[in-house]
Amino acid sequence: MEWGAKAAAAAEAEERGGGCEPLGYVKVMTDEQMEVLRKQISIYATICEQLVEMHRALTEHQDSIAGMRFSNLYCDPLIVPGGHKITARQRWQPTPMQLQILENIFDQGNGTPSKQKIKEITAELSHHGQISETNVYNWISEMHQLQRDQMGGMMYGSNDNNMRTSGTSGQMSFYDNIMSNPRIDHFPGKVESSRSFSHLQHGEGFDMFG
Amino acid sequence: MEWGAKAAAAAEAEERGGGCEPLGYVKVMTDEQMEVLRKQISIYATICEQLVEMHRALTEHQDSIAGMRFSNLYCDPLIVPGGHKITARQRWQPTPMQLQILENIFDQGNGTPSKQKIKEITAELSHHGQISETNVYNWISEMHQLQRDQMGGMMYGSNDNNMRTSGTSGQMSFYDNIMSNPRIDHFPGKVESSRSFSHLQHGEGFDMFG
DNA sequence: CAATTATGAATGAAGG
DNA sequence: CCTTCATTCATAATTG
Repeated sequence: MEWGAKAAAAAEAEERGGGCEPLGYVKVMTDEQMEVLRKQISIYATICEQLVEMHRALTEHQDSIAGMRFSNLYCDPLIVPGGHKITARQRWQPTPMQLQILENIFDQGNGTPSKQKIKEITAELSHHGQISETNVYNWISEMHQLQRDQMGGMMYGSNDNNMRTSGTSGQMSFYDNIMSNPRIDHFPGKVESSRSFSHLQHGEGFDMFG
Repeated sequence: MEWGAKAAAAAEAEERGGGCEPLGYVKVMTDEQMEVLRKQISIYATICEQLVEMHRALTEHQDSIAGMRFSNLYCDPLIVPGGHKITARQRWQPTPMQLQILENIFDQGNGTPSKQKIKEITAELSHHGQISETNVYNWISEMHQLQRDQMGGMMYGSNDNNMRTSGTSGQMSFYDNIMSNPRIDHFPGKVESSRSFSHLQHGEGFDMFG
């Protein structure tokens, strides 16, 4: 089940629930409270920025960062000096010719090719367009996966929950992950209000100003 | 589908459809908006915490830190408002701290640790989150494999496309990524961070502090 | 153009 | 160890 669905459902229920009565379910904040909130957030923002600066200063001389793994963040060094613009990562796309060949290879069975085999295939396909061994590997893997999934679907009828349908079901971006696992228990320093948020960990609502 | 979108949409719909009294004097937030806010604040809190931890680690052994692999954060079982448990993710995810420690160990060379060594490492890492000896073993094995794959000259087809290789190529500091990509700048007016809220960035929607 | 789908890529785990 | 599987992430492609 996804987050949004539940939220939406709740909202709907509330809406149907009746007229203006739902006012009881609405949180109200005064301007002062809003201001307090804003300041608190600003504090966090400032801390983040300062830490960034500190870290930058610390690591300035280290020009070799051996192996950053960013699964969720773009790490393309394609940031334009001036505007911090991020150009889209280019994804490989099989040309029709490559696709044809790949399908032929796949249809011959023989499971997943060995590394050496992949090298050969890649060399062959590179005559028909940009391609890398990784692409070949991924494509074939994916085909096998699809095949498996389809088999499963056939066995269980059209109840193919396991298909690669709605890919958004379990997705959590970088920050979604952080959000789902907020650990602010031992935050050092004195952000005057970390206490104010501590109860949020227990999912008991947002009674900040209560 | 990201939960944020639905939540916001639901909130909007509710506002329009509800037709309740204006309430012009105070700010009104729906539960959904409140939830968004709550989580966004948690984001900052968590980011701050992690930055602090990272900074601490950096200053402790300033010389031996090769970099920061920032993969997904470990995701605890979610408790959804209402009491249900979202099925816990069964796959282990290293926390940033764990990753850093693991990387330190790996960068020290020494090949694959003995079983006893792994036990120790696991014990150490368990202070930073859920982990098992198998996880440690797998991770280190995987790193060696990555290293081998890189040696084999696998990729370099077109600038990206790695098969199980971590990009040693793009030199970009950890914070450059955090700061430039998720765009947690301009905090003053709105709080926004990840893609999840991208729709909110285009005006309307959740103009919380407008 | 926002929401959805399709699919390339990444990666933890299992098997041999 | 190395290979393969299975799941998840991220983005392009598409659709409405």
